[in-house]
Amino acid sequence: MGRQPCCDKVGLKKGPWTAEEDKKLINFILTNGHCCWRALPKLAGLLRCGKSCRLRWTNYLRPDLKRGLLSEAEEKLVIELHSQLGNRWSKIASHLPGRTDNEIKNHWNTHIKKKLKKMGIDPLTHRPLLPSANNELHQEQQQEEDKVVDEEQVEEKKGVMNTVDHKETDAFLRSPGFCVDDVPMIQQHEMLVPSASSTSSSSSSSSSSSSSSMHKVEEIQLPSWMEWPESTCLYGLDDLSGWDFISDPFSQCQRIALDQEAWKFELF
DNA sequence: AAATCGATCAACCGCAGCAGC
DNA sequence: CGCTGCTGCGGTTGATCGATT
Repeated sequence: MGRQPCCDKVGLKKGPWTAEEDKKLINFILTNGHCCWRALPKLAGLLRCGKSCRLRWTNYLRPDLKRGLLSEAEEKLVIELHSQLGNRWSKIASHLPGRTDNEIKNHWNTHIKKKLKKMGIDPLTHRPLLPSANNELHQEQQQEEDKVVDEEQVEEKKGVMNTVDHKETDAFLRSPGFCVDDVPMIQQHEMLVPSASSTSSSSSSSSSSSSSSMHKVEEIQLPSWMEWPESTCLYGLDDLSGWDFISDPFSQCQRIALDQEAWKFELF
């Protein structure tokens, strides 16, 4: 036996809400609260199903809602939370006061997804997209190709990055994990991070930290639950802050920023 | 000015989880 | 324990609007 529909759909209105309906719903909820969504439309004099009323209230009419686009900080938080929680929009929304799951879901699908793809990141896995994922090369061929790094691109990268250690950078750029579409893959031993005394500093202070305070990433104590990845993805430079951050699995614990100028990392 | 296209986002739908009986 | 009803969640749709041709 199938379940009954949430409401008797005959004679009920669907589609966009009118200002009049909004007014009725707001007035009713502000005076009576929403004890039972199923009964609410009748009591409020609305020809809508309870589900529709609930959605309208939670996604649009609630007085504590923030309107407008997500800020840069909110967007970053959404990306970070998504890497941990996946498509659990309500959980993600609970970390962003005044934002709804629907709003975040929409923003993810229309803005963030594109942004990440542009950066060479798979929005589903938060890992780098394979540069030739769509062609039909055999995996072995692909691996072989990955080893061959375009000399021009290497030179370009070298020009952009004023490295602390050119030998290391060279090794990095030529490493098998290096992804040609601006998504460098680096190994743990290739990372430099500030020593413990400077890890709590803000990103602004980091740029002034000297290279002598840097150390190899393997010296970091990771939480027991966290596994170090085989390779880690750095993704595109943030236009506003000038800082980059590493995706999964670091985001589960701490982000590591890349200062392109000095080619060093900072935990924050 | 009209037609077309793509982006956006409010709203809908179906399902799962939970509580009460 | 199983059934039923309610709520909330996540995926999807479709109306609308602005940009482009």
